[in-house]
Amino acid sequence: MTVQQERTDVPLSKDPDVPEPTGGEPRFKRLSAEDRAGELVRAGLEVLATGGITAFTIYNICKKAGASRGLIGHHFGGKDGLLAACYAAAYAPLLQMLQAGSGTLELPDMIDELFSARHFRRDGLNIWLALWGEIAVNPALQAEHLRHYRAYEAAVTQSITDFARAKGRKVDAATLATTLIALLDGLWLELCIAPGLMSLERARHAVLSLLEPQLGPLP
Amino acid sequence: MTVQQERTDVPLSKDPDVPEPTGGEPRFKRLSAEDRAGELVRAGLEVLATGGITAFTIYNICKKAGASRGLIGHHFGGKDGLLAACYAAAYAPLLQMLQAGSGTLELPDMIDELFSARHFRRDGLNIWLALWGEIAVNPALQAEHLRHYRAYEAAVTQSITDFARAKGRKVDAATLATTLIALLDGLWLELCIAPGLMSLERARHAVLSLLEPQLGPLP
DNA sequence: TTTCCTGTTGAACGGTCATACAACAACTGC
DNA sequence: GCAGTTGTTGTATGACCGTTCAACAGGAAA
Repeated sequence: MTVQQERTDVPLSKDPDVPEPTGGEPRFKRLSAEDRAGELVRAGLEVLATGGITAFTIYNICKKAGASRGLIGHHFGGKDGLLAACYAAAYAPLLQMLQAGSGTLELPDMIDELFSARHFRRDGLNIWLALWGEIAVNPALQAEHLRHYRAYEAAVTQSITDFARAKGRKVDAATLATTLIALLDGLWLELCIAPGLMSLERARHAVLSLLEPQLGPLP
Repeated sequence: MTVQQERTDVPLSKDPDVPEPTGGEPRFKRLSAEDRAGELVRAGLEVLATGGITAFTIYNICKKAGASRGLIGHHFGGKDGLLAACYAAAYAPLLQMLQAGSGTLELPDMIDELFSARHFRRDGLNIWLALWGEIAVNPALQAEHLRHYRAYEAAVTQSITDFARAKGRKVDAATLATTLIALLDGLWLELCIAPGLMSLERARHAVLSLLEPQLGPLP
């Protein structure tokens, strides 16, 4: 498999005749531990979106973050630590959106938000594809996933429950939530691996065709 | 899970004092090109199911296949060639099932088959997770995927069209097929990354809750 | 048996991988 | 300014990676 890798690798001048290249230019920017960790996570997610899990290497990530290769070990203890942090960072926007404000998100608003251009984007969703493949075979990551997944499912179930009650409908909200989540995942998948055949509008229509027979028209 | 193939691994004696270890024991089994290729694909799929795409290495696959590391290059031109072959091999049973017999599969039979223990199994589905992550970022594999996906979608659409006509229902079969496929993928995904929360029965129920409002009761 | 075709081997090679770590330097508080 | 803290660097290391290829050997045909 050909993974071409432009090694830039500007070699530090080892020649004692030229100890310092130029004047006072600082050689690197010093960040707080928090900021640097954030930068590395951001770079890690970018790498996952671009090249999948096989491109998730210390070399690629540090190059993208413009940092030295030792930093991942220093801030996350190793590659696995960074991957876990990237996973949490990928889940955060979804959970944050679902628990927006103080209480539960209204179901129609939730649908709108899920199919906003902010969430339904290929580059962002590629990250999930890369992570799913790893979760399936990595028990530690799977355990971490389950924690987040339960929160996700609970929030969706709550939105469905509230909506059904307001409309006077009786549904099995938990089952419907599971089904909705599965459908969403499948639609995201199609957008990523068969782009051109899936679109935001088609996906939204698919979701409504699942929900409306059980919940009535969604505004 | 298939029984691991114990490598006999009789190390070649490098000592010139002992040129031949024993009698006529052949050092390796000679297979036809076709058979050997099949063995390598089988081993490749097993590796994907067990360790995901990151475990899909020449070393792992040849060890699992009980073959020498040079064989993948010889039979497939390289790792990419084997991956493409594994992808085709993973899709084959699905397409074969959908085109069983001469014509189209009846929709209820298709559902039954999809949720048979033969297809709805975690180890087999892990292979898809590993492949999806790669398809999303590998244009060559994505093109190959689109060819198979169209055949898959066409077969499902045909089954839905036939069923709807027989029941005198009017549906957008193509859209429903896309939605059904997405839901199936999502259900498979949940089985792989959140096992214990998903089961064959729950998945089957989810699919029926999508189809029956539009197609009437499925026997 | 001998010949020959071809599937098979495994060492060699150049490269990338994750990690450890000692030296270094940017900033902070003094 | 000056020291101390601590984030940062890059080399070293050993393991693993994919690919190549010359030599080898199984097995069928002559």
